[in-house]
Amino acid sequence: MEVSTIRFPSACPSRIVLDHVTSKWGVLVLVALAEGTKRWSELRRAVEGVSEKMLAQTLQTLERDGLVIRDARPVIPPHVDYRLSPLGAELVDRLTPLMEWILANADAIISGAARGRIDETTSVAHAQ
Amino acid sequence: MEVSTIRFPSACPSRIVLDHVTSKWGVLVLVALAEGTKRWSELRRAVEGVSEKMLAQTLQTLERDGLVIRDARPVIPPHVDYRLSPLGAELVDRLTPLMEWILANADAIISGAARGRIDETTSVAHAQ
DNA sequence: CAGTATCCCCGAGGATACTG
DNA sequence: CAGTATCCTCGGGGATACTG
Repeated sequence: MEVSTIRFPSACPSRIVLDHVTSKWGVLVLVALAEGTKRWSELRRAVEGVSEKMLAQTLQTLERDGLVIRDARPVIPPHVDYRLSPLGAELVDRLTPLMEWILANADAIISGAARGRIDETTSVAHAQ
Repeated sequence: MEVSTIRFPSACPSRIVLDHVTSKWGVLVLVALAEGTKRWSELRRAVEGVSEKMLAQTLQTLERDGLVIRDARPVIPPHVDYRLSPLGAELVDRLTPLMEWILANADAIISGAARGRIDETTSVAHAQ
C-alpha cells in the first residue's frame, strides 16, 4: 500500500495532462463516453449543464491528447460521432472507480456527516 | 466492463465533491498526503508551485469535506500536521492508479505520440 | 445537426505584506 | 512556523448569434 512518493514537478507534461483531465468538463465528458460512442447532441444532454463552447473546447483538447476520437461523416445533415481511443479507454478505467466512489459518498461529504466518520483512527484531531 | 451509465446531475452533491477533488490543487494535495502525515511547510514543498493562499484554501475545503484532518499543536513555534482521514484514504486509493497512469503516459500524450496509438480499433477516424 | 465566432464577466488563483 | 489579509490579474467559462 506504499505509494512510494508520487511527484508532479510543476513544469512537467504530467501537470498539463492532469489539468486537461481534471478540467471542469473533462472528467464528465470522458465518463459519458465510457458508455460508448456518442453524437454531439447526445453528449450535450449527457453532460448536463455544459455549454456548446465548453463542450467543443473540451472535446478538442481531449482529441488533441489522443484520448477521444472524432468521426465526422460528410452527410447532410452532419453526423459526428465521438468515442474513446484505446488510450482514453485506459484512462477511463482508472477514472470510473473514482467517480463511483464520489457518487456513493458525495451526500455524506457535503452534508457534513463525513466528520462523523473520523473514528478510531482519530484521537485529538482538529481541536481547532 | 459495462459501466451502466454513471450520471452526474448538475445540481447534485457529487458535482460539488467532484469540483473540490479535481480543483487545481486538490488532487496534488491529496496525493502528497498519501505518503503520510505532513506539516504545512512540507506540503508547500511537496506540492510544487502552490501559493500559500491556495494551499490554505485547498486544505480548508478538504478538511470541511472530512477528507483531511488538521492537527494543530499549541506550541511555539506553531506545529501543524495534516493527514488523510479514513474517508480521504479511501478516496486516495481510487486516485492513485489514475495519477500513476497519467505520470506514465503524459509524455506520450503531450508530445503527440498518442495519435500513433490509434491502431486497429480505429479505421477512418478523425479525417479532420 | 454540429458546430464556430464574439462579447463579456466573474471568480479562481497569484503576489505581496503582515501577524500570533 | 503557519498561517491571514489584501489587492489585482487573467482566462475559464457562459450567453448569444451566426453558418455550412
